[in-house]
Amino acid sequence: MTNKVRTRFAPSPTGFLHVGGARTALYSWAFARQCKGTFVLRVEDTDLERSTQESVDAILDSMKWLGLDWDEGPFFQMQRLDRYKAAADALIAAGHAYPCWATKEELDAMRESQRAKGVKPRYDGRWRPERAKAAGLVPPADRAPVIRFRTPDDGDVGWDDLVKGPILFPNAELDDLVILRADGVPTYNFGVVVDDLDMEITHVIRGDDHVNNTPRQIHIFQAMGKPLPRFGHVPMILGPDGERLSKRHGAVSVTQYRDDGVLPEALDNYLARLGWSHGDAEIFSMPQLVEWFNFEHVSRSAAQFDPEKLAWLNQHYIKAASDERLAALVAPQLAKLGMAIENGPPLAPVVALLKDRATTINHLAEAATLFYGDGMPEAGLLAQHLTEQSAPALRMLKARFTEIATWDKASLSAAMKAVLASSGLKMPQLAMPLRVLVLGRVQTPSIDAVLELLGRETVLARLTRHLDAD
RNA sequence: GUCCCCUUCGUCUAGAGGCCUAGGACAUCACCCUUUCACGGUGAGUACGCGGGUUCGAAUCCCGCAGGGGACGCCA
Repeated sequence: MTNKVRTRFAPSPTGFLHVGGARTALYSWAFARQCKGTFVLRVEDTDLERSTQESVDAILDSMKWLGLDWDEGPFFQMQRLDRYKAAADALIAAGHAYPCWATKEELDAMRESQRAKGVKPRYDGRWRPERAKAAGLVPPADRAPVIRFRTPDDGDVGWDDLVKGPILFPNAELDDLVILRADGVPTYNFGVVVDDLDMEITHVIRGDDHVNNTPRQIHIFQAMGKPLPRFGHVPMILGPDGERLSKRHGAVSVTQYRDDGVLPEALDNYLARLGWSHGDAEIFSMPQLVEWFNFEHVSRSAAQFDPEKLAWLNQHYIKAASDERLAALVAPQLAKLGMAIENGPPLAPVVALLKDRATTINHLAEAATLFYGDGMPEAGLLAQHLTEQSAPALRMLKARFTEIATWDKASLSAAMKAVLASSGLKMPQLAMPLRVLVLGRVQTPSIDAVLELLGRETVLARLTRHLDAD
């Protein structure tokens, strides 16, 4: 089948996958899936200084965790140097590129003086063959040149952006960019074009910050005599304060959210909805995203990341998750908190009881410690609740608990109501001290449900240790 | 400085000339439910950056302005 849609995600492995990149990947992926096309993963590792294997691993892990599966790759640019060399040679042969021996110092000085004059800093084309010749420049024999692309001097470049609509640049704004370094490693703008061509990418979906690179890339596509892919530039994600996302904002990486106890479907849903919409739909699955996604509804402006809304979505997905799945996620967290699950009730019913009030898996684990600690109240709290008024009622209650035939919620509730009737107390006057004696705290889920899970033996033992009069 | 892009409630957005006295969601507040904390339910407040046009009619089209962002690297 021809004209098949092929999209790609092309991160550079210089750090973790951050939420902005993840969202771009998500859109690119969703579009490919919707079109029954191909989603390619390419690692742009030409920045030798900053690229690391850890980053590659982290990015791949994050994508898998988010459910963004790729059909081809990962390809690595550093393994394709021959291709870039060949492509550059072809451009030189066709007169679209030329060697340049300008030194770093020379270029810095040039830019500085341009800035001083208030003009846009740009390479002046001094090594363009005809100008170098006219100026009598001689190529130094002791070092290799970089290769520069010869940008057209006049006219405009433009394209119809999938999300932003028509964009036009005057060529006069552009300069002759370096496409190949002296060591043969391609620069970003060149590697991208050669790869997108070789990988037959039909839709280039990428961050907003690349709009300015697109005219340069279009020139290279054209110089190579190839048709253009479609371009779609999705805006960036800003921190909650409206500033560009940085470490200072706390969680910015996908792995960080995972470690903080966010469910992948919640992050997918949040990211998809941040900067894209489908009517009033707020909660939707990946299959729905694949079905509904379109570029017309991708926002054209940057969006602020809202942790509160993510928390709300996460809570929703936690409530929807099965108890078994949650138990499996909570178990390691509990262990980290020093809790031994063997010493308490099974985890599944525990998370079932607690999941309505948790916004993250980590919070859920913290809440679950209720069942695995010793439940010992602080002296002050105990004194406040074990009073002359409550003590007799608690003793009556303990006696009734001892006699319960079937240890379940209904029986426990019945026992408490019987004590209320004979003591004249109101429910909170009994339930709060009971919580303190058995659990060491005043805030717990419904007390009868908690006691049922805790088990008769534990409950009676904990009551006994405070009601020593017996 | 130059170029490019953007601009609806605090936040994410719906809105493609009359359906808009601008809808939804998060957050906020109030009330209800209630055995505490939550969950849940009901309700409230809050927005078309500014100025000019075009039109019978503009959040929607045009032009300015302002503000914000991005880019200007042998980083991607």
